[in-house]
Amino acid sequence: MQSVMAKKNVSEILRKKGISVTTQRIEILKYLMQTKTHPTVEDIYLQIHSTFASLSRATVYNTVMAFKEVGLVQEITIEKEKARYDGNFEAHPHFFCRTCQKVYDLGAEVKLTYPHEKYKVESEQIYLYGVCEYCR
Amino acid sequence: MQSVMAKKNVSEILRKKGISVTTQRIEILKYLMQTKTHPTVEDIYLQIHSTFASLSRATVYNTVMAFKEVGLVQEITIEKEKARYDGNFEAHPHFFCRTCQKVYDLGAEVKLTYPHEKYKVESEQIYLYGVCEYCR
DNA sequence: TTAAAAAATTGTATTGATTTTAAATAAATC
DNA sequence: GATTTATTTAAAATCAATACAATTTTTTAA
Repeated sequence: MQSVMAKKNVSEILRKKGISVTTQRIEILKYLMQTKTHPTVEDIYLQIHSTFASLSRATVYNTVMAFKEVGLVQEITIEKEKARYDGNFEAHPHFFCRTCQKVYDLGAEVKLTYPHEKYKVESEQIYLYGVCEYCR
Repeated sequence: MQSVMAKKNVSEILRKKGISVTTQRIEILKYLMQTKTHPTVEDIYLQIHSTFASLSRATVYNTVMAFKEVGLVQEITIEKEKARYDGNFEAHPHFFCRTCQKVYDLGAEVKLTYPHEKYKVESEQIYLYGVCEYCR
């Protein structure tokens, strides 16, 4: 059992989503699926660029945009400075620690109910702000 | 009974919050308290600049930041492109229409519950995305 | 396969929101 | 009212994000 997803499986995911399969996309998706740090574009770029020197930032921007459009990642705008990307596309709340600036996943214990007819809701984002357990 | 808040009342609010009272701050707070459009810094600047020509964008940035720190406005990061500001500081959900790009207030029909001990939650933002009743 | 067509990648230039700076002005304090 | 402190201003700088055009890679279809 291996913790990182095989290249073949990741390619298959891209193919099923109907977008072209490229080395860059495979590397970025592998990274996003395996990390829980909610990386920014710069984080993704620095990480993958370290072993894949030809990667450009523009590609990371294009790629996360493409992934977002086909539902492979969700964009987290919990901070106004820069967007973060979460490889877990299932709706779940996030917590931002104002001390360490980290973003944590929260689970099903946070519940949102909205019996709404006026608006057609397609997606949701729940952001909580405060201090995490390690920074208290 | 007047719909716009008197200068005197607005000054009093600033004084109570412990921040200096300036004409710029009075005008910006009056505008934020009376509008429901969730304006960006540019929106605020254009609106107030039209009758108060010396106002600069930097002041609007400084002011919304100061207001945020003392709890007079909340910052809405429902879009990654730019922050919006809401003069209603009470926690309430927002809806973003991907067609008209407007931000709507939602009320108590959206409920969030989080029995959390690990994190000290100080504030929350709930963002829903989709299509509003007028754009359907 | 292979060649043509379509799409993605790259580095650079550009945009646009926000921050910084330093001088001028206004507000708060004594 | 004079002095101290904070705010405002316009300009310059920063930084995330987008646009662009040339090149390379992937996909398509024979």
